[in-house]
Order: sequence, then structure tokens, then C-alpha cells
Amino acid sequence: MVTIKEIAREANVSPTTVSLILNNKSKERKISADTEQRVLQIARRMGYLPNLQAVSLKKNTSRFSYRILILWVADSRAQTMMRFFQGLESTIEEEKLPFEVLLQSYKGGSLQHAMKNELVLSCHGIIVCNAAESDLEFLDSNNFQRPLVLYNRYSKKYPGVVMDDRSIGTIPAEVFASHGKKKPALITTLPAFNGMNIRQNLFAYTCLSRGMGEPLVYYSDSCPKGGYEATTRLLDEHPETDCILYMREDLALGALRTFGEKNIRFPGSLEFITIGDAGLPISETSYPSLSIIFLPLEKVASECIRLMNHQLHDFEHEITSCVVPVAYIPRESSPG
Amino acid sequence: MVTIKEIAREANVSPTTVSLILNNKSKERKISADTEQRVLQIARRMGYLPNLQAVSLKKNTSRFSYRILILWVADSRAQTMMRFFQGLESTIEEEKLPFEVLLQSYKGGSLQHAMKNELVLSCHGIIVCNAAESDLEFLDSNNFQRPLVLYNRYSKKYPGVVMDDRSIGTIPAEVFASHGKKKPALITTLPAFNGMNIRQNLFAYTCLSRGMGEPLVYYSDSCPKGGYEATTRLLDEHPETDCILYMREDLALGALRTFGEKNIRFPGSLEFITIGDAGLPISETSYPSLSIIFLPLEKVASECIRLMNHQLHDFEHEITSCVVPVAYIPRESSPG
DNA sequence: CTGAAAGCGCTTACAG
DNA sequence: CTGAAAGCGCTTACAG
Repeated sequence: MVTIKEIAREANVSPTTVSLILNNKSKERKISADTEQRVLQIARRMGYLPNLQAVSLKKNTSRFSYRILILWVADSRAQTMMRFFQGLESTIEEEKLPFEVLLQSYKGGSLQHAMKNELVLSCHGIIVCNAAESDLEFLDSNNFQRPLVLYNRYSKKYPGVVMDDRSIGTIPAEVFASHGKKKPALITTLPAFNGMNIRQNLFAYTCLSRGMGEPLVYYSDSCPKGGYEATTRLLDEHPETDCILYMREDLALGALRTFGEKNIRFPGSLEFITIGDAGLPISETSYPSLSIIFLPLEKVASECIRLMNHQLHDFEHEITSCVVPVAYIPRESSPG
Repeated sequence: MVTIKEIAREANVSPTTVSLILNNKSKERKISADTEQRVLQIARRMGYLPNLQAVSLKKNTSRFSYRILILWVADSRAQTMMRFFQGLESTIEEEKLPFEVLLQSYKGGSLQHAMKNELVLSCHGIIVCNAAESDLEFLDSNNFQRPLVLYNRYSKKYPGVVMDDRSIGTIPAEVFASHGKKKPALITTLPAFNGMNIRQNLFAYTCLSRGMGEPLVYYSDSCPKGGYEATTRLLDEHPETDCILYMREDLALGALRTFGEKNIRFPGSLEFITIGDAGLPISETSYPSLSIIFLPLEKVASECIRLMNHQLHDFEHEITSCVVPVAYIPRESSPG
């Protein structure tokens, strides 16, 4: 990498002059047009790029900017991640926090490959999103020199922000029970983290304790097509099913195809609710519109940033997980 | 901000010792456990945070990391932005480019507020996404000290990567014409950038030149609900409409509600195509599935990064816009 | 076990 | 119109 000094030598001027020219101060400092052009050309020819570390060290700027690294799973649902980022950004802006956000995706289960020491040490803090169980083990068994916050995961070692998984499982069962439903089903993907098990177990438990049957469980790929296929299978094999919980919003959207093909209308004898993990705008306008358990991702992001801020400034803090409450939004797929 | 020097003074040791301790080298350098604990405590109490600029300047690391600032409109569709980021990331990884990506959102039309001089100068390069016309004027009338690439916008001053707006407008009209359609309609939002006008004009032009009527144009809000309402209005006022082009994917998804309510089935006499700006997975499984003009956002991102790389290294480059071709993907909403 | 000193690449107040 | 020099906060080879 070429430096100002090298350009100076090449141009037979002092580093001062080069710096001035490169910073557009030729006029104000009355550098001759001749010198200016010569230096500019040489800089161009040599491929000069400023060393921003040195610049900001000297200018004493960016001392007020903490780099926060966000590690997120590469195939996370777009809407989910976007809401999370926007939650981060708006909190940073509202509270005038001196944070800058650096993005790095990782393959689920391969967090350790993404968390190179060099990268970690180049940041003031780290937020890990959607860690798989094996990623959590990696985090638990290593010490990083930086504060770390977990998004939507529990850990004894690191603070984290989680959503209320118990309510997420309980509420739909309560709603179905209050509507007199008896034959519940659950359409889900393979559990990617422990919270999903909690949700699933609490749903089953509440169904039983409210006098409904044990929910049928159908597994699906993580995409709308998976939801479509699983729902078609479910209704072919168990047409008596009268209520369905979808563990992900895209599965429920995919299921609309099944209902269209089978000419199932809403309101009708069947109803369903989905965990609104993505918060997709289409869920409000789909036909039928989707009743969702609303997951407040922006709020979660906001808490992540706040936890990070505490960790950066208050070394006496305790390691606690912050639980964010969820909300039920009834719509046409489960009216009333 | 507290520095190593201040800690050293407070602890009555040298900066060297503090640095060693703070970098976990106490053992290897045989610092006494006593000193170590004392320094650590003082650092904690004083709230020490490393100045990463200074660290990496000294270590001569990160000289190989160019900071690229991505400015994106805060309310961009999530799926769109996410595909763009993933395109960036995968290209950076594949080509082993030494880039790190910094995100900053801005309100459409208020780019100048986001592009603070300090922020701009703290980065090696800038990619501006989804600029409004007024944002483009701002860019054209200012000089930045850094290379700048436009995503999906034309400019004489800056290189950019755009999609083939002419084809985007032409293809749907050609498809409709080849299916013998005669009464076209267009459902769109207010044009946010000039490319939208090109698409719209070419669609109208091609409809006419292929012997169809002039398309009816209905304006809609930028959300599924808007698409639903506009489509309902269109079909109420002009039930003879036999083909519709949607300018955005979410408008078409919202329209599915209209078709459901009006019991319009596909295939049937009506057909529609949507510009697949988001590339939503649900569009493949919706009922009917959506015929889309596929916009290759990953490819666009990849070209943006490549243009940036050229600008950073080759100062003799010309300012050119790179045009990325689009593809038509027929599905159930416009079969054949 | 600990410290003085050099130096990373840059900017800028000061001097001429 | 131009340059010598100090110094931003840190790390590390060297010396003791």
C-alpha cells in the first residue's frame, strides 16, 4: 500500500504538501496548480488510498464510534433480519448512540469460521443472531475479548434478548380452545433452536390441558412450498382437523394454496394461527388474512443494543437475559 | 475516553505493562499477578475501551480492508435489500475482496442528511441504493472524495448498475399479445425513479404497437393492501380487462385477495404478470403462482462490487453504467 | 518482572 | 508557496 510519504518522495515535495493536496486544500493553502496536478497524477498512478485508521486517529474522530459486529445466519428470512436491523438503527439514532454496525453473515452451525480472531478484535462488541445449538456450544466454550450479546437465544454465559417462547406456544392453544376446537395440528420445521421446542411443548401441553386432543405434528421444509405440501398431506390424512398452528409465517402463506385448491373458505369450520416470525406485510391482506402471534423484533433489536451499551460501559453488570413479550393479532384465519 | 497512558499513570506502571496485561499477555511476559489484577481493576473502573484505529494502525492490519458504505432507503422492501446484501457478500467472499460493508439507511429524498462528510470520509467507497430523483441531483451537484457507485440508477457522473428497464416494460406486453389479449391494464405506484417511467412507457408502447388497447393505469400505495384496492377498483370499473401488469410484486400478491373475493380463477380469461422486484418465495407457491419478470439483484450487487473495486484501483476507468439483463418466468397467473 | 523508545500513516499549527 | 516537527493511541523489539 502506498503512503503519503512515498508520493512525497516521488513528487519531490513534503508529505505536508501531499496531504494538503489530497485533502482538497490546495486553494486555501495556495499550492501552485503545477504542484497540485503533478502530485494528483502521481497519487493516481501509484494507486493511493488513504489509511483511514491513521486519518481518524490523527483527527481524533471516530473515537466516539463503536464498531458493533452483527453476525447473522445467511439464510435467515429477509423480512426478519431487516426488521431487526431497522430496530437497531432506529434505537441507535433515537438514543444518539455512537455505534456503527458491521454485517457479517455466517452459515448456521459454522459460527466459528465467521468469528475469526482478527475480525472479532477489530470490533468493540458483537451481536450473534440465530445461533444454532452447536454455535452456542462454541460460544460457551470460548472467551472473546469483546462483549457479546445473543439475539433470541438463552445462555448462562452471555446476556441475550429472547421472546417469550412460553406465551408463543400457549396463546394459540388458548384461542383455539376458546373457539371450541378439538382436533389441533401443528405444522413446523425441524427445531433449529431450543425455543422452538418450548413453543411446541407448551402448545401441546395447553391443548391437552384445555380438553383438546394431542396435536398432530407435521414437519415441513422451511419455505412456502413446504407449508403447502405439509398442509395438503395433513388434510388428506386427517380431514377432521379443525385448527392448525404454523410455526413460521411462510408455511402459513404456502398453506393458502392448499386451501385454495381444496376450496376451503374462511371463516369456516377450520381455522389457523401462525407465529408471525417475519411480520410480512402480505399476511394482513392475504385471503384469508393471517392471525399471528406478533414477534416484536424491533423491540428485541432495541434491547440488544441497550444490553451492548451496558456491557461496553458498565463492567459490573450481571449476565441476564431480557424477555420481550409477544402479542396476538387475530385476523380472518381465526376470527373472533 | 480513557487511554492506556492514563491507566498507566493511575496504576503507577508503564504503558507497556498496561498494554501487555490488556492483551492477555501477562503470563507469557511474566507480569506479577498482583500488578495484573490492579491494572485490570483500574481499567475496568475507568471504563477503558481500546482505540481500534490505533491498534490496527500499529499492527498494520486492516490495511487490507476497505470500508464500503452502503446507503439504502429505510423502507426498501426487505427481501430486495437482503438479496442485494447477500449478492455483495457472496461476491466479496468468492473473489476474496478485502471489503467490509457498513450499513446506513436514509430516508428517500434525504440522502444529504445521511451522507455527513465525516461518515463519507471514514469510508473508502460508497454505494447508494434506490436514490430518489432529488437524491440524484444532490449527488450530481456535489463532489465526494470517495468513489461512488449507484445501484439501479443512471447518472452521467457516477458509474452505476441498472437493470434493463426497456425489456422489463416490453416483455409483459409481448407475452400478453402472444396470448391474444386486448384490454391491458397497469397497476403501479407513483414513479419513484426514472426507470419506472421507462418501464411504463415501453409497456404502453408495446401494447399499442402489438394491436392491443392503450393500458389503463391505476395507481396504488406501495403495499399489498394498495394492490388489492387498486385491483378491486380496476375490475369494478373495467370488468373487460383481460391482462394486468403489476409494477411491484407486493401489489400482485395483494391482488390475490381481489381474485379470491371475486372468485376469479386461473387459468381463465384474465391473466397477469408482475415485475419480480422482491423475488419473494411465496410468489412461487401462491394460488395462483405469479408469473414474474425476474430481476437479478444478486448479479446487480455483484457488479456494484466489481465497479467499486475498479474505481478503487484503477483511476483511469471510464464512468459507465452496466446493464444487467432480466428474465421472464411464466407461472400460473399467465400460463403458456 | 518492568520500562524507554521507536514508529504505524496521517494532519495541522507554526515558521519561513 | 512549502516544509519540519509534533503527536493521535497503541504495540513490540530491545534492554535491563
